[in-house]
Amino acid sequence: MLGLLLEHEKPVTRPFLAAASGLSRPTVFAAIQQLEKRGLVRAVGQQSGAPGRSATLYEVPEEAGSLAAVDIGGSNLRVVLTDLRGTLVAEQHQPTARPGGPAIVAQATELLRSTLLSSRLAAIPLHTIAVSVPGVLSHDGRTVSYASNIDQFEPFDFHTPFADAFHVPVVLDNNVNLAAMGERWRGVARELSTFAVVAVGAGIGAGIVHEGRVMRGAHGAAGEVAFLPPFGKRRKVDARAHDEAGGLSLLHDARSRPGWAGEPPTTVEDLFRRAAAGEKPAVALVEEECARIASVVASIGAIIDPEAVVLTGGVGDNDQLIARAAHLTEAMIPFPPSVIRSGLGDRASVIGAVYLAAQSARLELMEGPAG
Amino acid sequence: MLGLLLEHEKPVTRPFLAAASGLSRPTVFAAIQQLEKRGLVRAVGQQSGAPGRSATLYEVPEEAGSLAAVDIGGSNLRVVLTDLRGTLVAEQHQPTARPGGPAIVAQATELLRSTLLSSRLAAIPLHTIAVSVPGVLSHDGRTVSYASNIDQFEPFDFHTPFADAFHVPVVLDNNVNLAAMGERWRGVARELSTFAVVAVGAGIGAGIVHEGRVMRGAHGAAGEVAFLPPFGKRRKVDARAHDEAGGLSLLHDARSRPGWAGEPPTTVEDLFRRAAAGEKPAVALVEEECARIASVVASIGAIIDPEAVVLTGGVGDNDQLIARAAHLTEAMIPFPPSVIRSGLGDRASVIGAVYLAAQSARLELMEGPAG
DNA sequence: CTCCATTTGTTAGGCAACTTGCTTATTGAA
DNA sequence: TTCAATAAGCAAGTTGCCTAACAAATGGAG
Repeated sequence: MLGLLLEHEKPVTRPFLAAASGLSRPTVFAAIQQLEKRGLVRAVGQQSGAPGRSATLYEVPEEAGSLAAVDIGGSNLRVVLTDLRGTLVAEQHQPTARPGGPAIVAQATELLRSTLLSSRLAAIPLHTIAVSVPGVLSHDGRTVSYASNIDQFEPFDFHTPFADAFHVPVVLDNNVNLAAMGERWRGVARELSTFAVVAVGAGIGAGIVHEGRVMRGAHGAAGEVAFLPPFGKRRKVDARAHDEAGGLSLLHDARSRPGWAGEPPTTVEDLFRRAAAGEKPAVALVEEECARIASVVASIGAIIDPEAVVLTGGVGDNDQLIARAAHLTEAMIPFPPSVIRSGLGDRASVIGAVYLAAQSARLELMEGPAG
Repeated sequence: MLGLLLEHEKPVTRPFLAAASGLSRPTVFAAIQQLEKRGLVRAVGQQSGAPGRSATLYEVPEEAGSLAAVDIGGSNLRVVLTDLRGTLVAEQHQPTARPGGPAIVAQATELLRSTLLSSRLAAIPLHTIAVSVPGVLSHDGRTVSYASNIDQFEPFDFHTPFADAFHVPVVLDNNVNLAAMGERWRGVARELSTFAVVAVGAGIGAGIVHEGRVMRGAHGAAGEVAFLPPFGKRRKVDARAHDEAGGLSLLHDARSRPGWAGEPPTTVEDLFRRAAAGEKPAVALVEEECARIASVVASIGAIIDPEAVVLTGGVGDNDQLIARAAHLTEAMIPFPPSVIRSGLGDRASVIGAVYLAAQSARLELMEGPAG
């Protein structure tokens, strides 16, 4: 019942909920009464137009509680505040000031606090915080290892600082996994149950969803496509890196090559522009990158056979590259997935974190009467 | 309730069932009464030893119904008959006489009929038939395509012949997927929730299980590891082939190489024996095959990160090869799965089919009262 | 403006599935 | 032989849902 109410943007009527849930009207009416008593639901008007008595409209009001999502990326911190339904109320982002787990977490809690205070949600109880972290989560869901793109090389507890600062439930998950959940919730993977998000930036990493469930793997290393055989040893990789400025190693490669007309490119956009203009080293570099990406996509295709692969990240979020990589993939396997561009771009991970927070909050709220 | 009874080899008491199901004793007692009325459960004695009144033991009797599993392999047909619990009652196998779908299915129904008649289950109602088929299943679960290792190149309906001959529910699934389910149920993957079975025979194919669910993919092509980039175009592959005599292309490769001391090897065993003895072409060929397998295992590892990879098939079911492939895999990815040998060998697919039949029958039986 | 088909809102009663709590029947061991 | 322990069976009570019936409101037809 509560679940159905949370899923709908617009207010809904009780008869509608009865039809949608398969329960009888008396049952639904009783449930709504309970929820109203708990402050989780409120009548917000009448539905009119159709013949017959007009039905009362209900929704989960903003005052019922708020959710926070934090994305700790390699170069940007993002904070999103929403109501319990996941409807955006406030959003802020800023560059990460200093690297290293402790400093970044302090910066993140500070940004979250200030965003919260300056929003209209300040007086409303914060229900859950979801944090998108760059690295492999330990089994207890609190400690993060291999967070190399924030220069945090020791395992570090990202959970406690948030829990201590806000005294609410805190849930963590990996950057790329959350990007996948985000694309599934509000992005281009809305209709898909099995797909992969491949983030190409400083390194390359994939978040894979199988029948609606994120694949994690025995060591939390599912989707570590940087280690796929053909290219596994070729370059120093930052596993799962999802650097938003992105493309660092690609630009590094660029600098070490001869034949540029003038300066080597300093941004990914510049590189692609010069490739489109036919500048030889740019064309070669882009073609190599496309081949590498196509090889990863083909490998995922041969093993998972997903409905689609979503490309994103500083390098991956480029139409030219996506089209070329898709074309190369089609030549490699007989049942290629469709290769599509991210619908959420840089914000996929925070949006995924909002979804995670909403799910987590929902589970707790459903414990109570008339869940 | 019925589920719990079917899962236990030995008879169990009602208080035990109450504890295991979390229900109260009166509820369990009533359910057992219902099931006894339907003939699905029978009292078979008393439990004694402990202080206190002795409890009545119950089990699902053989007369409650039987299950049939058929494995249509490239070189062997296998039939297994069991009771509703999946306990083996009769097993037969014979070489496939003529290739091609129609002939093989006729041979299979005939073998099933004769096995059934000569077993003590002849008078007991057959409940479900599960068929393991070599190829990709269509979406309706009845028609099989790409069954190249039984020389069936057109899509062919494997469902109707069995349904018409026995007038009971028929369920189909792919060879390798069922091998994975078999290993999970009664083989080496009993404790695992995410793992892969890699069958190396005429071709190479994988059955992948993620959190207990078989991965199928958007085109039913999940696990088609023959198409993985480094080797995808190297050899003519029979997708998903799980040839029990196995290793055809490996032996073909052998024949086309120079330097053999005498005749080239004609069996996989011979090849491995001669490699162990240090014969140059054999050593080189085995090493190449191990590298190819390691590359597949590493790719699966990098994408899925399974707890283990089970090797099987005519070529894969060899300790020497498994050890070498495992070693090579460890050098390729930093979080290698354990590589283990099949626990069921050739019989994995039939055993998996028994499991499928048991699951399917269980679902139907649970529809009735006191499921 | 009135009536009416239609749909919402509410109340009453009932049923299925499961409980708890109690009594009775056995059983092994002191 | 008696007793603690456990199983078996019975009698309410609880929960979560349902159907059935009716009262209240509404837009449109006449």
